[in-house]
Amino acid sequence: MPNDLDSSMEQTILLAAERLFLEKGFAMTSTTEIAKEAGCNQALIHYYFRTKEKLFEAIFEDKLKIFFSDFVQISESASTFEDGLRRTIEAHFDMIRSHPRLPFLIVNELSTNPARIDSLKARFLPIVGNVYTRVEAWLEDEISKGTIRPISAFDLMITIVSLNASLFIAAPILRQVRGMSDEELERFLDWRRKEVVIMVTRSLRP
Amino acid sequence: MPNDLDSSMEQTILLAAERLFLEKGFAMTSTTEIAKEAGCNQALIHYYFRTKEKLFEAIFEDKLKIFFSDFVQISESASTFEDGLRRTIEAHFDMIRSHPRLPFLIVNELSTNPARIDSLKARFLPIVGNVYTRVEAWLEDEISKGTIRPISAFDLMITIVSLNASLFIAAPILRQVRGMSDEELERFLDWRRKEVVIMVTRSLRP
DNA sequence: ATTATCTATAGATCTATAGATAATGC
DNA sequence: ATTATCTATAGATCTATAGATAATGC
Repeated sequence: MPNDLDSSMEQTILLAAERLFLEKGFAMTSTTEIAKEAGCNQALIHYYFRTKEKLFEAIFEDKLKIFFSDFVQISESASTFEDGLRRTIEAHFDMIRSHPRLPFLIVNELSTNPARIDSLKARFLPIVGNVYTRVEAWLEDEISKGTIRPISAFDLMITIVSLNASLFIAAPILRQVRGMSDEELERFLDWRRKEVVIMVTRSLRP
Repeated sequence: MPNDLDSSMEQTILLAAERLFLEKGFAMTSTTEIAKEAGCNQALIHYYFRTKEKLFEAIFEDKLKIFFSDFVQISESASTFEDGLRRTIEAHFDMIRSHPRLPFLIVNELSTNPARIDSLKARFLPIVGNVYTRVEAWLEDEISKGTIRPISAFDLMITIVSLNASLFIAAPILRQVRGMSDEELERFLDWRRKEVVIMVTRSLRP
């Protein structure tokens, strides 16, 4: 079969693999399944990516890049601290919302395969470190002005990521337990988006 | 080999399986590996538990029971609301701390195998529902007294579980990224235990 | 006799590779 | 000619079962 315009088979395989890895994780997804999803035979996957591991890494790194790069967009252009905080939390929330299975994938793969952490550390620490120091400076400034209580950048970031990420990790479970429809789930997510902002903002008041 | 006093082979298999399932999840653990860990041959696992799935379920349900039963111990005996809230959060935190891989296991297995959610729903909804209504009554009382701002029991519980659980899910990653020693990690957990209480308490002020 | 444990193996994957065939770009 | 795709299969698991042997409780 010829190259289908811009969507080559290689790309189709990547997309199929992405969908399946995000849904079920690395171990539970077979190359046979990916091939079926992509509409080719199983050997072709190895032709393009050599091993299942390499295919996974290509996707995983790409997704992690998205995860972190979006996080960098902190609104330092904000008028007040609370406005900047709100926009930071909302930007992070929205980023996860557009990749709702990403937190699950990250947690799952870094937990079951700790060896991956080290290889990613080198690549991503500079990016995360940059965000970190910017948040730190931002907070120190506000703390010295007395706008907020003393808190470390590390604590604040852990709190925001925890609240946002675990919501999406738990969403499918909550949805099924409470018998929500798709729209009800969306409304619930909208609600939590506001609630997290309120909570974090209040928790920082002096 | 005879029954080793009270520690039968069946029990040894359960413990070995528990350790491995918690460490690597269902899919990444083989019965061969469990047998090696337990010090028996692989067939014996099926003699006792018939299938890998049934072995897993035995452990999973047991662990979930621990997770929820410990959560019920809410300190309604507390003098003030803030004291009760603090003790509730700390009890939940300590419960996870004594089973640090449990959040990962729950998230991992309910995410990769959504069919399990339904079977567990029936069994655990009564327990969770009970906690829920008690928290609800407790909050309503305080809200009407004006001690705290209006908030739903659902939101508060999601917040507490999110902050506590995701800390332990992320702990191995944070540890490795920041190059913490065991003691440093413990001190960090102690710190977060206090920080979560502070944050949630402040976020509820009227 | 019954129960626990072992050896051996069937049958079902699953990953990866070798080698054949079809399509594409000169 | 080169690149993409396919068929076929090796080799390594892995789960589950059958059937033999050892231990235990009467």
